[in-house]
Amino acid sequence: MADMAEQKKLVEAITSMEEDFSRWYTDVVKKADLVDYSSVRGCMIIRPYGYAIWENIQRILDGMFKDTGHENVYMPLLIPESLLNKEKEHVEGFAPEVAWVTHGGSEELAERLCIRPTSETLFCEHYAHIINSSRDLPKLYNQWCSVLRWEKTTRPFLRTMEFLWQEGHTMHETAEEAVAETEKMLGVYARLCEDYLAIPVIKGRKTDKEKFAGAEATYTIEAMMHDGKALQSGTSHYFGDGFARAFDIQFTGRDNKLAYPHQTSWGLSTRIIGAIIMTHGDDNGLVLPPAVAPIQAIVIPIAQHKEGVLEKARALTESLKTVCRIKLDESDNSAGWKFSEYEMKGVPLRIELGPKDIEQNQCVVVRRDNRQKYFVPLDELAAKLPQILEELTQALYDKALENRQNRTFSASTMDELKDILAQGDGFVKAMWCGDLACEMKLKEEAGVTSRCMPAEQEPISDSCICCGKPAKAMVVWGKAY
RNA sequence: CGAGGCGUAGCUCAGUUUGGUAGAGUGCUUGCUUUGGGAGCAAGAUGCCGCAGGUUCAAGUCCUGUCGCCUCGACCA
Repeated sequence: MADMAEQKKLVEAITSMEEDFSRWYTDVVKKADLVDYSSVRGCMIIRPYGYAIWENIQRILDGMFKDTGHENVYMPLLIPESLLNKEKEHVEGFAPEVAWVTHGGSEELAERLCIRPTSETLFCEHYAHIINSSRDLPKLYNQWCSVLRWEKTTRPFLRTMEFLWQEGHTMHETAEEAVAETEKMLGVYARLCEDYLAIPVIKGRKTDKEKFAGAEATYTIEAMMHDGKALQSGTSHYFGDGFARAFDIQFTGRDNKLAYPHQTSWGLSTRIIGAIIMTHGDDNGLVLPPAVAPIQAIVIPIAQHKEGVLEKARALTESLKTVCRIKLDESDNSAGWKFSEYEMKGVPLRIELGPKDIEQNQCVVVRRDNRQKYFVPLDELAAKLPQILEELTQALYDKALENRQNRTFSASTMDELKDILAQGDGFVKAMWCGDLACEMKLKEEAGVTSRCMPAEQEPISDSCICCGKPAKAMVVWGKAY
């Protein structure tokens, strides 16, 4: 049982969420050894513990990509200016934040090269070479890489200039097929978030104002963070044949006529780690969903200098290696120090093994999320650990969902919407006519942007919350990271 | 890019108002005692005071410039 004195000590290391959510976030990111700042503004060093989380996400997601028939490729880092310029809306959207390579050694380049902010143009150039017939379709490519965007304000994971992600780029014979792919991959992202990361998401479509530069439609999964703000956690775009026309990608169809293929792209970045932190974390630090936790259980020997304790702990750890990702901390830090350390790092389970336990042939398992203690006989541990991990994942999901539900409201007038937001950040469902002007007005007057038009529409009224004209869709509004 | 704040030991910061020997806590190293919620004692090592100019007998401190970081806006995955 945790008493007040212990709680207090931990609060000294990490600013409480209540007091300052931004500082809490920065503290957690640093205390949990996820990142370090680098000498380049806006670029972060992802440390082993943080990178291990990304590797776990990669492994899960890459498996899902393979299961849905995708292949990995690698495209160049540099894009010639002329190539980037081929699709007008795309270049206009990205131009303000691209970095340029102008020199090779001491010589100025005849044509400057941009460092990829995203790789649509490179994939298109390649597809133009390799797609000739309907037999060449679909092309289902993905790449894991980093991209660079010259951001003005940055925060670890949430917005850095360089960030790691995957970008899928696919080409299809028909529009229907491409739309289905767009939705399928959004579903893959939603499954990653909900089943593995324990983050409930809302699937929906972006308004024209919020959609990707050059896309016909952008789909998104939106998650609510602990403080009520939204985080766009993955996007999937349907391009129609716009890029295909701009890049002259044509194929001979089954009817022996030339046609333009239909395209999609979809991406998920290290930002998702920010979502994990801000969805599950608490005042004692990080709380990791077991599926991506680098260490799922940490064994802490108690009074490890005593005869036999360390040996027993080593044997126990070794015997559970095939059950979960488990580690023994036999450093000479005090047991209390270790408790705090692994709590800050969000390790889902702690296994305490001391002289008293050894006498009774048992150990104490403590859950990170609620500190619940289980006294488990050693020979039942292998069966019990996966079960507790599963319960913990479910509890994380339920808690996150509860937070979202508690902070989600409906409004049918602007005053109502403003009153709700005055109480604190959250999602507000409201009807919208489809006009940009109304969207802008909500931003201006209430400080919220449209997060998405959920796939599951629940009409609140039939008129726009802003102008009163007939409504086209229910929109989830909120403040975003 | 606008407004504000901050750059001093690995980290967090005091010292700057009023110029005069470079400081604390924590961490690190060594030893002993401890160990079921961030242990105690002792000894030790650690500094281009962000960088560049200037004023001065003397600059961490004053002046000018510059770079970087943080927070809040605007912009964005």
